Amino acid sequence: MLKISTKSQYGLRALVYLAISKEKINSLRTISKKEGISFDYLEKILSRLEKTGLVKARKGVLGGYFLAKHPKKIKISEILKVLEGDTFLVKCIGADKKFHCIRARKCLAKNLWRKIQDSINSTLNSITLADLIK
Amino acid sequence: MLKISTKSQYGLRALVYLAISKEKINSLRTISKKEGISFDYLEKILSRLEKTGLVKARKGVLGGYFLAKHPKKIKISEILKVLEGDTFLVKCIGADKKFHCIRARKCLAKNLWRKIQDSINSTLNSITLADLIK
DNA sequence: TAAAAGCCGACGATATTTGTCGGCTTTAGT
DNA sequence: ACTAAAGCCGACAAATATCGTCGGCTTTTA
Ligand code: FES
Ligand code: FES
Repeated sequence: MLKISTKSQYGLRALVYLAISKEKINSLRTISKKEGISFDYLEKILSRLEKTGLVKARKGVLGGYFLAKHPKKIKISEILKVLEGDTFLVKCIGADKKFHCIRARKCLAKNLWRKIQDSINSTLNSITLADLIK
Repeated sequence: MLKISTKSQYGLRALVYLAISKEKINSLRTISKKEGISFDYLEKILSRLEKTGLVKARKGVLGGYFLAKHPKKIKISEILKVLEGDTFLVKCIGADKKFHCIRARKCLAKNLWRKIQDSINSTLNSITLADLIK
């Protein structure tokens, strides 16, 4: 249905929150409350962003999350790649080696999907987190 | 997951098939066989394309489907709109009057979704079925 | 040592997508 | 007129993906 999952929407909002926050560090509880996002769900999301190095976490009391790099250095494409998985519009043009479409040779539809994919990618690569907050 | 449904993929392939076919009219059975798409499923898809005026149908023996207009006159955006429904990346920027996001006023994420949406839309509006088959 | 925070894996609910089925109507050819 | 081939239609079933919850663990500071 060509839609962005709420996971990505939540993830992006959390990152924006961290980016504009006056605090050095923000706890999951704070973010989830302020943004109105399920605590447990957001935890999974931030945990994933942490594993891939977009945010860092500190455990214990007074712990929380903070951006791993300056917002200028965080491209939207990175974020979405982490949250949406290897995000290709259709399998036929995906990078999955195990999948090879038998129709690919003479398929005219494929070219369309690739064009759309390229258009999306170039948009995603040209925008950073910093671009959103000014 | 930002993916194109197989419904749209099938629909587009069927339209391409009709566009490049030497026959004036092609039956559902023929298309489904040649394209390797479930007969019953494709029926629903073509039926929907028929209702919205992209293809026309003739009933009875020797019946089938054919394009309602010249491929040059069929924009990809039209096709996808029919098949994917009112396709907005996220609810917050959708046209649904009943939905109004309480965060919209000061939400920075929204601007991103809109940019991506615009980029996709302009691509979809600039390509016609005819562009795919040459 | 207790409380606050993050970490992790399993699970369940819900929604969407994908597909199937049966019976109906229309049409061309015999 | 009859029949077979085709499209039309609505209900339903299966498969998959998304969304969210839960319980117990570890780490850290006061
Ligand atoms: S159907 Fe796979 S490349 Fe077109
Ligand atoms: S969350 Fe609805 S506009 Fe951003």
